[in-house]
Amino acid sequence: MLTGLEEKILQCITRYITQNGRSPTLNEIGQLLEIKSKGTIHRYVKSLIDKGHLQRSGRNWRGLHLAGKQNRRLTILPLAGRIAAGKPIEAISEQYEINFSEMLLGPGRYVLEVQGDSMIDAGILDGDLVIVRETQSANNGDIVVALIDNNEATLKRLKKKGKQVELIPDNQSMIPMVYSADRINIQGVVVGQARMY
Amino acid sequence: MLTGLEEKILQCITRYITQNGRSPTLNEIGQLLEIKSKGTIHRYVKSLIDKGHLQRSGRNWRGLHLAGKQNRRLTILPLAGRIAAGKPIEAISEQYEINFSEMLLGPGRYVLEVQGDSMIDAGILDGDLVIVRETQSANNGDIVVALIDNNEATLKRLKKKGKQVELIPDNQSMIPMVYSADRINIQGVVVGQARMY
DNA sequence: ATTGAAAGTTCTCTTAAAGTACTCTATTAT
DNA sequence: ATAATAGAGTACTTTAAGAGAACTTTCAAT
Repeated sequence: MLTGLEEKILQCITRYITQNGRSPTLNEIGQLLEIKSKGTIHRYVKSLIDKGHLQRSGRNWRGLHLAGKQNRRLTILPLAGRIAAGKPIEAISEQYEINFSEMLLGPGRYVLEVQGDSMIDAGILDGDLVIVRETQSANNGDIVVALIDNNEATLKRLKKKGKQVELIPDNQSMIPMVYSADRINIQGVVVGQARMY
Repeated sequence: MLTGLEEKILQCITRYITQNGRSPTLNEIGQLLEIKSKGTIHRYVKSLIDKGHLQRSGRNWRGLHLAGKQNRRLTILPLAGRIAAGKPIEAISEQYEINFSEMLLGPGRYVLEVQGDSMIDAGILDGDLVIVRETQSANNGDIVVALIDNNEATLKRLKKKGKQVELIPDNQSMIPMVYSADRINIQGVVVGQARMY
């Protein structure tokens, strides 16, 4: 059972880590909570460690991390809720979080900037970034980076048809292209898409 | 656990290698980070090697390269080039990188899951995630999280018109809604959008 | 092969900041 | 009254970071 201050400090640290990617110093915690004495902070940080909510890695500065449940990684952001784009509904304040590292980390990930509109119906616009996982194999329906005749790369939705391969643009005004399977090399599949404003 | 300088040096080396295709010298790192003593640089490069983030091939000059430990804060991915979604063009192999932490980190960031299709023309689909930066002020044209009458939240494009505020859906089949400015509270602006497959 | 400049390595010295361990005090609930 | 909670503050230890000197190794021009 945590006391009021312990609770506040733990929340403060959690928040700091998710926002800044590293743990705060005692003084920084003190500033955020408007407590002047780092001795006081230390006492409660220590009791949080004793109670198993925090861990300190060695004697490093900023070496605190959350223990137990989930040690959140840096690519985690709070998921505040769902928001209607259709008609207005309330933005819930759920306590969930969303982990971007699944998308971003992992072997053979790289990013491509998309040019053109051929995937516009899939919500991939000109200038968007797609995160690609390198692989030779892909399934029907995947959005893939395909190499045609070993010299042209394109981003399309994949459909295998026996010895033929269909590359389908997600754009009503464009038509699918069909190639014999040996002309197409899959370079990777799209595992994510991102856009920055 | 990396210290601040270790982190900076590792980032610096990563960036240098992706841009120049070879590793920097200690002095070059020092110049980039404005540190005068190569002894200091060396100390931290060595500790990065000890911690497994870097490797040195033999005793060659510029012999550093990145090693394993992909589970470190890797919000940076290589930008492999541009790919045409329209008509096939070659995927360039530029050496560049894209930093997601700009979008993901920073004060007051949170994520909303989008429901509905009202922003579909902006490439924000049902189920997509939007990264929101908390703020009360927004500019015309920004996509904002707006609170209507303090009880309904919605995601729309903003247009201020004197004492009125127009919330514009990016969907041809929907019409803008106009409110008096005092009924609308801006909660944040969309700084990014992401989708995972 | 020699040689000098650039790169890397190993030290020591210094300072600022962070963490730790206390003591003393005030408030509050049982 | 007593114990738990919360805060200020002081003294001390440890770590991070930087400067720089002295040395060895690598590389390329001669």
